[in-house]
Amino acid sequence: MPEGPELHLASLYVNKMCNGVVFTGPVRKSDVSKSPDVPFTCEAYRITATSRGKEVKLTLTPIKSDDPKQRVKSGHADQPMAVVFRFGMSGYFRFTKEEELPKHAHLRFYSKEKPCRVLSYVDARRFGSWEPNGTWQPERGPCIMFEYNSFRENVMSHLTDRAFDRPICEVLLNQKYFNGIGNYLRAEILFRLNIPPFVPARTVLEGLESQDLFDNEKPVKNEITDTKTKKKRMKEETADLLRLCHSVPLEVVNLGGKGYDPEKADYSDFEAWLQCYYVDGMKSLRDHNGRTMWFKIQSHPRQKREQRKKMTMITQTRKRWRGVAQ
DNA sequence: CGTCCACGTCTAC
DNA sequence: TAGACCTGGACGG
Repeated sequence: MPEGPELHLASLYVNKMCNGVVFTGPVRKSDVSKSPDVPFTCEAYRITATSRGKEVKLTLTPIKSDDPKQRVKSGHADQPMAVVFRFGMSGYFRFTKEEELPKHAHLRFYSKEKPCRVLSYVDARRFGSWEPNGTWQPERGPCIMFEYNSFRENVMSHLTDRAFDRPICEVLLNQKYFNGIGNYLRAEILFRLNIPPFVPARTVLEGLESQDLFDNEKPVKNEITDTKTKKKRMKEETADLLRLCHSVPLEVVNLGGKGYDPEKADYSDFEAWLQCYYVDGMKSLRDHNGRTMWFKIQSHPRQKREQRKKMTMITQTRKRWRGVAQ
């Protein structure tokens, strides 16, 4: 399941399925997992989830009883505990009946119902991990989806970092700056802007603004009349790599379903959404870390001229329509 | 049967 | 900057 959108969808899944559910007893780990035991036991607790980039945090919250006879048993938690997960290549959550536990359910939370149900962390390849009493990994940058302004600021204020010497396609996987971007997202984002994947990142990024001047979520305060500024804004609107690092993942979240998960039946919406990654006719190369980079071949100069003609026509049509509107 | 490939980190030479 | 860490699906012989 696992780039930023899938981690966030996982947190939505947990909150939806576990809403109103009371969990009980110890948290149980499979023998084969190398991740640590989760030393949490409680008569009655709830589970909620949040996500940040490529991490999900579960919060286990004991339910306080009003009954004075109900004392907290010795060894039983009375304080909340956070467990932070990374999903590796194959992690996800599932909430099932006990007899329907998925294969590779490596960490399990049991509900108090009879018969009980189980929230499982499932991970066939076991590249994922969890950390009890965990915090967001400090080396990871702000979330591309839900901490957009600080994500943007963090990139633009560190462009002198040697990390940005690398090709843009590799830097997009650097979680210190792009927490939540993974292999399919980098392909889709660069494809949308027609950015050649192996140009140095700094070249692509320098010149962008630290603040997003065209943040769709904020209403425009003063109508811009200056043509130069207007042009600049148009360009930013259509060609800002950092904004697409935010909005393209959100498109996947808004698709619903489970994002990237070829095993599932509802994978088809996601597959239809992909424009480049694994798409017929696209080219792929190994990047310097051995990961497959999907991209579109640069057009020949003649085709480029045709494209430019088309774009000019589109722009002129837009202008004409705007003229009509005003 | 075998080989290759997969949404990602980690740590060790 | 290789590998190591894993399972399993697709596809070839």
